[in-house]
Amino acid sequence: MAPTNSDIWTQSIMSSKCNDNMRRRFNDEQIKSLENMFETESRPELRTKQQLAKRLGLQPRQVAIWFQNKRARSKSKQLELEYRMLQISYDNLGSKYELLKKEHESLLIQLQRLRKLMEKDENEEIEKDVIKSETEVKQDDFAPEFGLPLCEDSRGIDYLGPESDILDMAQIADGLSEIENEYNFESRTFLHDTGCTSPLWEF
DNA sequence: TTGTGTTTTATTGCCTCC
DNA sequence: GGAGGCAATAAAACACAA
Repeated sequence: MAPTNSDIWTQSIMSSKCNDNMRRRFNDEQIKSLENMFETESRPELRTKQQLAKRLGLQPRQVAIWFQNKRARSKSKQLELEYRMLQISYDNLGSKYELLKKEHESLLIQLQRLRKLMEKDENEEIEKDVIKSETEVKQDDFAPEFGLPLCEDSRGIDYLGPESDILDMAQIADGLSEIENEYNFESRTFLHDTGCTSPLWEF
């Protein structure tokens, strides 16, 4: 009658305890063979493990345990690697954010300057209009057929382009502020919320 | 030499699958 | 219910600074 798996297991435990009570590290050749096997198959079948154990002069249980521990070590290293990648990715994102923040600040300053300029021009235009209308009132007294009615909004056409640009800039600035509020880069807590385990990171 | 930290081998207990 | 996997942990072996 052929021995069952549990028979082999028990036998393996008994012999490993009886042969030597001293725990010994595997030699270089054993480690090398086990590593090679692990590269091709991290979860070998029972028969494969038994054959390998026989070849290396180890108990099948020792080989099985070695594979279990190796899988655990491998997983741990992989996690460490993924964590480092994630950290690099986070740092890059932080740098980009800082650049955008500076750009945002300089745009706001630019916007302020342009608004002041606009206010100045508007005041000058109003003064001109007042002077102009006073002059025209006098001219109408002498030659009313040449007088054209002055439209208060006529000057607006000249400012339509630049003004709309400034409005756009203001909207962009407001948008950036919203983003800034939404993603607070002072905190790294969002890292803990990521459930990504993929080893395939793209930068 | 020795204390301490790290790595490796082994055990235990629990879980899932067939 | 047995087999095998995994996580957590123990314990031996090893490395190394003081």
